[in-house]
Amino acid sequence: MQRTDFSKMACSIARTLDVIGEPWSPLVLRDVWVGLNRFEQLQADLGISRKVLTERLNHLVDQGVLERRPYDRRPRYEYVLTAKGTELVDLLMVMAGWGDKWLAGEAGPPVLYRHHACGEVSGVELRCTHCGEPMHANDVDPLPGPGAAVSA
Amino acid sequence: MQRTDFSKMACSIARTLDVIGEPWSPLVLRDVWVGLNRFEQLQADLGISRKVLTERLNHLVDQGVLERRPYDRRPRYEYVLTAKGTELVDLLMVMAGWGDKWLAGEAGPPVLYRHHACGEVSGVELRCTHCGEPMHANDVDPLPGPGAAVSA
DNA sequence: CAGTGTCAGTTCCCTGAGGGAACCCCAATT
DNA sequence: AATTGGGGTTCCCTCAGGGAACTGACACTG
Repeated sequence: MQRTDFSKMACSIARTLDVIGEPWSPLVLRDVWVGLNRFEQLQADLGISRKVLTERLNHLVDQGVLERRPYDRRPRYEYVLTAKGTELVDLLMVMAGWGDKWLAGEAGPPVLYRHHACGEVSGVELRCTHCGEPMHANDVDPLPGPGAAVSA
Repeated sequence: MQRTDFSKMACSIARTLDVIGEPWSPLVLRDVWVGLNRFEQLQADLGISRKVLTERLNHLVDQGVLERRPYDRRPRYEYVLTAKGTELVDLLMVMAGWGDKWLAGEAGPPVLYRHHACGEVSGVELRCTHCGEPMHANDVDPLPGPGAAVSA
């Protein structure tokens, strides 16, 4: 956990950060997503401290984002995405899209994504679940919801 | 910057984390988005250390995500989203959506978003920019792109 | 025009998380 | 019995975050 605990805030962004907001966590998730499922693989690929990797994996398992399961009769384990974790990958795809657009520079995107449905290399776009039109920062008004803190 | 510099990695997720991956940064962005533009407002709303808030704001300005501009003849400044920063809000909306679904619990979402186009309270969904079909974790294959590191 | 207030930071010290390297445990292999 | 290899622990050290006090620039007040 970071120095300040975000999980109690009445904000889904803060709460989500409490799950994957710690340093390295999104990169661990990315690696697991693309098939690096084991401790040694993750450590080697990321260059992360083994101590921190242990902490992150435990936290992600505790949060139900990853599942830890044995793959051998020896004490060997691999980490796989749960349904909850798989939906977090949406976040990674949006991050990748933003980074591709604003940070990739001359060299172009380091990774491309081929969409199964159409077979094309493409990216993601945000649309309203209700009407299907694009939905971005300036297309919405935030309103207090049922879980909002009732302040005095 | 975090202990480890992610900006050199050949990964748009890592590079994006280098911009907004530090603790508090996404919450600062959220606040600026909803209209808390000044230092004192941000500090009071988040309860963040003033020192860290200063660091985060400077970093976000350096990265071109926020713009710092005077709003008085006195030395008073406010922070507003640039185009680059406004597109980052997509990320926040996806985070909020995930948090609403998986972490909000009985109380329900703390914040709702009304979509201007249809007038409904709704959420975001990821779709392929090419074909318009849904695009999630298991709908894509990652491929090396032009900016990929050429490893031996 | 001294005194007060406000905003926007700075500076200080203290704690605790991250980095890095060495070490440990267990089971299978030789 | 010794070796290997995955999956962690343990250790120490440094540096980032928390918290509170302090500063500086300008405007307003009596």
